[in-house]
Amino acid sequence: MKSVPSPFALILRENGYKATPSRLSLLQILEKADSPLSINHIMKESNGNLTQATLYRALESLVDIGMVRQIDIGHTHAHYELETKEKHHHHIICKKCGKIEDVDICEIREIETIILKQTKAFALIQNHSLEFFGICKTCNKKDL
Amino acid sequence: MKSVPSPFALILRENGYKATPSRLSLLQILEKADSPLSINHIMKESNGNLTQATLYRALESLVDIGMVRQIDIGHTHAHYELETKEKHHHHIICKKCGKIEDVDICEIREIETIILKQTKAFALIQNHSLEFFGICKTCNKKDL
DNA sequence: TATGAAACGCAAAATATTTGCATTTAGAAA
DNA sequence: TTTCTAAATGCAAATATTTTGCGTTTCATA
Repeated sequence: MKSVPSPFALILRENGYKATPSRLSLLQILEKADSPLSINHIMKESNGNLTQATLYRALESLVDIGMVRQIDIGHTHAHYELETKEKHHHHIICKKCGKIEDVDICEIREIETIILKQTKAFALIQNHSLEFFGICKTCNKKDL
Repeated sequence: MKSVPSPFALILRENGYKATPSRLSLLQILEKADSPLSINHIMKESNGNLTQATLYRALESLVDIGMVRQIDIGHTHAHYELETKEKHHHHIICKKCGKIEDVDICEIREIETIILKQTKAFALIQNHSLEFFGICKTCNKKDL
């Protein structure tokens, strides 16, 4: 009896990486999440299926092939999110409570074209980060 | 004989912070730099005028009042840059060699307006991060 | 020029990430 | 299926980054 390979497994192999339980488990965790996750959060979520070192290494490979996006939301540690081409988006983060909301508009691709026309030094743009920092309505009320 | 207070000192006091040698020295270092600096780089540049703890605390206060901008260029440590209203800009970073170039266009303010119209949860946007990652022409040639 | 809150220096703690190495495993090939 | 090997893992230790406690010093106000 043969199990059907997951789409994740296929993509990994296409990119020259093995479809290991660690990577698949990590991808599943990110898939379920509705906001970028920290290392700590992923570790807890994994119920012992992931070692710290393995997690860092798995993230490195997934970021490398663009399946996962590393995001800086202003803490001293990174957050990670599944990168799905259909749902490219950015974030708005509350500076007080940390609340995160997705920002679906992204007109950045057009800007990238302009940048490449202007720059003398760069050959191509592969990706970009764009996060907004502000105050959510709840925190804003508390302040008054 | 009274020395003329630097513009930096005035801004600091206006914002309720003391104009200490540490902060002024840090601001001078950032002022001279032509790209975002790491903690290590600032420490070296300071020739012993700054302690690690003091530097971190000084950066915290300067970021707080918007004189300095913290930037994530994809390493595991932050970089810092002077934030001057006249020259708001972003960056493009080469993933291979780390070269950084300024990106002067920024149409993000318009996007912020749209976001605030769309969001139900956020009251205001204070700032944003936007960095582009790609390959510079030098590195691109090496690859062929 | 005296005073108190803020900032500093030092050294240690806490947090985050990376690495070395022996062992295991995915997946290609036989 | 079994064999084989480069890739991946687990563990534990190293390194890197950031924060903190606390006694001392200093800025800025009166």
